[in-house]
Amino acid sequence: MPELPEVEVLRRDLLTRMPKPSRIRRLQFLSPKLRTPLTLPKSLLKKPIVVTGIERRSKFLVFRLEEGVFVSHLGMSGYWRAETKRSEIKHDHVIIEWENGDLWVYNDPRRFGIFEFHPDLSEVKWFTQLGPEPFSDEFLAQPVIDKIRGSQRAIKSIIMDAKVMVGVGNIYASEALYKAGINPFKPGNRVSFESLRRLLVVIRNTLSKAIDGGGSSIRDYVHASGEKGKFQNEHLVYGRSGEKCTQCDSKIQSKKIQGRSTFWCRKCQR
DNA sequence: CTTACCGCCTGTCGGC
DNA sequence: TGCCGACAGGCGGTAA
Repeated sequence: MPELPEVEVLRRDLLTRMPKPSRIRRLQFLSPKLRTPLTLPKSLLKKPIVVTGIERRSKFLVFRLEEGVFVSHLGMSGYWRAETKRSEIKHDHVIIEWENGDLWVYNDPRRFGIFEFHPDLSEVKWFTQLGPEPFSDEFLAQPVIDKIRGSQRAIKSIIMDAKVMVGVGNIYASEALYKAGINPFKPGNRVSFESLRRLLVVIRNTLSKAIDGGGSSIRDYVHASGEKGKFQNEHLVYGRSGEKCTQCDSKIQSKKIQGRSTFWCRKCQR
């Protein structure tokens, strides 16, 4: 469900809600597994778990602990809910019970999400092959451009490939390509250097604006308060097939690229 | 090596 | 009304 902006908005939201002191009294797993098994080492059960921070890598949330980390992912349909009194909702899977009684509940109907403990970040296999973060300096550097220009795949598939860059999912890929004026089907090796340069800046700006707008709530995504994001109202092409392009008279097209719905304007994107 | 497709899951929606 | 297929913010494994 969520792409980088939605995870980042959630991360900031959770950080402001984290009780001080940040000690977990009890951690409950209500299902045997999400995408991967929900298990904890016995050593973790003996004393309160102390959370020292919440970070984001790619579309993953990283809960820093005094000893180790929790690595969490929302998959397609996951959300975190902050509450003071337990409300049982179908598909609740993980409950973090803080020492002050606050509850953080992870709910995920499709169970594509992840909640794992790792003694050390370095051994998290999800992170080993990731490309640069859109807000890092490396994002605009030559290696990213070389990777894109060295591929014959559709440019949309390339920017959604976490080995090339992280954070861009199906919504923001269409949005950024539209704003950059690049046809999503165009092979990476046929996009000009100048266009690519512009595209990278557009991706960064699009993600940044989406964070400012509280992310995009298409169906499932909500903040920890249950509140929806607002950025779906700013979508120029995603979910708008048949509607008029904002810059010309033609209608927004929709077609699949690698099984994912793709939206574009055939006049404005070449 | 690169690339497209499949599977993992549940819920919802549109067509018949 | 109900049934059935298509589809949904992700991601890795696999097979060609």
